[in-house]
Amino acid sequence: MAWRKIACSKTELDLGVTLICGQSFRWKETAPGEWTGVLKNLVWNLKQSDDLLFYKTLEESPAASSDLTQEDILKDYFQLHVNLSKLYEQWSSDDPNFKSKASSFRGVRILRQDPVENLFSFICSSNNNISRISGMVERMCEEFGTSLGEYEGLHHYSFPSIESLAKGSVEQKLRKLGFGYRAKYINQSARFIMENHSEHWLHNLRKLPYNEAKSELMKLCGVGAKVADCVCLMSLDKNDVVPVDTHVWQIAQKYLPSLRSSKTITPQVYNAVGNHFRELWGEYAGWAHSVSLHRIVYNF
DNA sequence: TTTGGACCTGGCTCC
DNA sequence: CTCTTCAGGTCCAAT
Repeated sequence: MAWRKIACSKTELDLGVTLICGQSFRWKETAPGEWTGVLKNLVWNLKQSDDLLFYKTLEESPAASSDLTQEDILKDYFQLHVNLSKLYEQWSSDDPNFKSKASSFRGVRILRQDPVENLFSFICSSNNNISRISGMVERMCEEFGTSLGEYEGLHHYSFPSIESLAKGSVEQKLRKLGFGYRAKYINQSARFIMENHSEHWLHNLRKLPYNEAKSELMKLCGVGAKVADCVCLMSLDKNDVVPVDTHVWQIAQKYLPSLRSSKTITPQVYNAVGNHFRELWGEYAGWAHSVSLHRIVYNF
């Protein structure tokens, strides 16, 4: 199948960084400058030039998303309606630190992910590293997802349904797949959602205000403030949320001397740090956070 | 309300 | 090659 294209400048979207920086764990660079992954139950191939985003899929017509064209799916996933250059200008003008240290890393966007994939992937992220998380998520899809076919020698699977993760045998299977103590969190959270809500409940959290959505998420086992915030930001449309991880915490201490007395991230401290950056960066604070964090984690 | 430990695993550094 | 430490946290028990 031939490549199709969408107009999109590299300053608005840096594919490589955006796909690999630890938001989604399912994209792989299968050739130089070319990424393969699963989105809306389709296998996608993506690449870009300075002003075009190229895409093709394994299947022509998506059964599970027939109401959307493939172009619509990508525009939604990358949130291309958001003018990133304009936001960089705003963050640079409001925050000298962003301007001097982060503003040159162009095209880092927040993906609009599926809440189910987002939640269960990030339950895996606690006290863990990106490389291992990626392997775990891949094995989870292989074990509990459905096959989407083979593409250039690689098999691809859908992200498992909540129902399939709620079954009795899941914890033990995940343990064998190397999930450690997170195996229980995944199974218990899935079971809690199926027993108290429904498969679609997570999607509906998009309609709730931030605080309510977060508080609902934190009722799940293995979901604390940080994971809940990641889900709010990356799949529930709460663009101003800044998840406070160890990196953000380190940075925050430099600029908020009043917080230095705390040895650990207490709920109060967590909120103070999150609020600080939310006020500093504004409506899309979570996006600015991802730009800054990328720079920190990869030590550029 | 706050604090310190334990928790699975595998990649990493340093012997 | 073995050992220690640690990685984008969370839960639990004891203050």
